[in-house]
Amino acid sequence: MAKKPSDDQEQDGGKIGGKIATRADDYPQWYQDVIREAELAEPAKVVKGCMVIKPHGYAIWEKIQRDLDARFKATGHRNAYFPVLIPQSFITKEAEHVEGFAPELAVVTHAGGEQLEEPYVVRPTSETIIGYYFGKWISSYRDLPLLVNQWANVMRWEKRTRMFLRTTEFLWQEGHTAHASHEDAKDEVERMLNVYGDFAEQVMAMPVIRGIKTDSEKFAGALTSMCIEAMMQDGKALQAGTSHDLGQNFGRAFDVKFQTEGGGLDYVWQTSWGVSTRLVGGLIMTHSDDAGLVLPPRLAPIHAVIVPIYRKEEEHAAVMEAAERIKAALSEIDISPPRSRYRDFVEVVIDDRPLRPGAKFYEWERRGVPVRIELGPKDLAKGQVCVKMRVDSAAGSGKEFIPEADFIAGFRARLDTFQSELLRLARARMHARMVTIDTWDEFLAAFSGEQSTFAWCHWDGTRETEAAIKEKTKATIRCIPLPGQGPDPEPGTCVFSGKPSRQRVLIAKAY
RNA sequence: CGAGAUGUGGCGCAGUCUGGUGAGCGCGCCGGUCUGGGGGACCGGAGGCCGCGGGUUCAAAUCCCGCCAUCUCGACCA
Repeated sequence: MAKKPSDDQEQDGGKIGGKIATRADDYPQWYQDVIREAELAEPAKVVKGCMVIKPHGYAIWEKIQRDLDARFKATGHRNAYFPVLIPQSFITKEAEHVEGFAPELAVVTHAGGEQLEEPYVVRPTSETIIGYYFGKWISSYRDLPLLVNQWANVMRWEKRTRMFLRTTEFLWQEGHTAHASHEDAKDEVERMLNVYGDFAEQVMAMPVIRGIKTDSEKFAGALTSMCIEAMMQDGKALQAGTSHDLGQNFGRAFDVKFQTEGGGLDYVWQTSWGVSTRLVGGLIMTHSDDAGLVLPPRLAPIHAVIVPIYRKEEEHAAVMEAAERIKAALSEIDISPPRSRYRDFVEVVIDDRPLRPGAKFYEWERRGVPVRIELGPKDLAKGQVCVKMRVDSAAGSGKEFIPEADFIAGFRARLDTFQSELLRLARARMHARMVTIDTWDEFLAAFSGEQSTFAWCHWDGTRETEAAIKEKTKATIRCIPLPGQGPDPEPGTCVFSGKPSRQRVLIAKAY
């Protein structure tokens, strides 16, 4: 209801495209703006709580998928696919599972113009139907371990949705495995957690804390859940991946028995683990800045954009010829990650649209292209290119002039440097904000209002204390850190109750 | 699901209180000329069932009722 229509426009003059709120002013708005302006996705207004993932956003997901899929294959898993509809009765077979998911199920009651005898639920996750099939496939210890993964969509009727972070329908992968012993299952849970952790850090350049969920935060139906937690720029935590030890819970519920080596009969030990399109949200909130999206090269659909600069038509022709030459040379460069099982090559776009160069600069920055090449007559004359990296300091300065041959020869190293620089910056941010807190007053101060941080605190281990902390501050115990992921275990007293504690846990507000 | 806000061209908004003048503005978009190393200027254009459905009225973007969606906050969650 601002009376001055020009107010907002003053701020960013005649900017092309929409505006992006600053992180300091309004972090949630900034997040929405980046998604819109980078053309990653938009809300599916015609379907409540769902989103349309646009090509640029989906391309990032495809890169995530490709790398993870290779990691799953490398650890012995194979892909399979199970139905999107699950008989309602399946969901109810595991007590905790049904309790956890019942409130958010979408149920199909009619099909083909008739009411169904038994309703189907749209899968919120597939433990139950996969458990059922595991029962049919497994009869002997020789059938174990059984290691499958599924790339799929799932649906959870969430009360409150946020683009990429929590939508009614989302894309993910869910690994499901069955083992002959609890030890084997536990190894699997930890193995896949490490796959996620390595992926987050090496590919997404997103540092994470690996840990174990408290009982009240664990997966519905699991014995224990492990997780990776990432810190967003506003100090809140994002659960970026989970890996669950399901024990024999689903084996019992679906009667998945096998003959042991010794001739006995036992229920299988199962695991499940997953990451989702939520990772894209994490990516945005880890690296992006007030100018828009920032992408690590390993996930960037486009690595470099060439903006031709010219005045006369002869110049245009010459510049375009050089641009094509550079594009061809760059496109040859293999930027596959070390030891990867897929090939990745540099993707280059030449932006020859009839716009002012400056307009193009802003646009490609918003989309998160790591490298910008400005190519004009002066550069051709000197055999050089003008390069600007998509770093946080951004706008105006930071242009390098490099001989063309050197630039091409050093391109892969340039991307690698950028990649590791993003990880370094994100790590620095996370560590700068991490605190150890020992008093309740300090704790309240750290989490007052919308504030959040990663706080290492002693906790007495009780559900009551956990609930009380959450009730009073909105902060939750994100995880009990694995060795090396937090402060070394030392006894202390609970930050809330003052009772004895064995080690510090990670507390933060969470997305 | 509770509270609040919002819904007008692709984006951002004004207009709504107090119903009636051709539904406007900035940016973007299309055509043209000059331009071109960080959001250029000028000229000429296109684009709207004013979220949806009812109602009141001679007349509704505007008033009333219902619904839907989005955003923020809360309870629940990847």
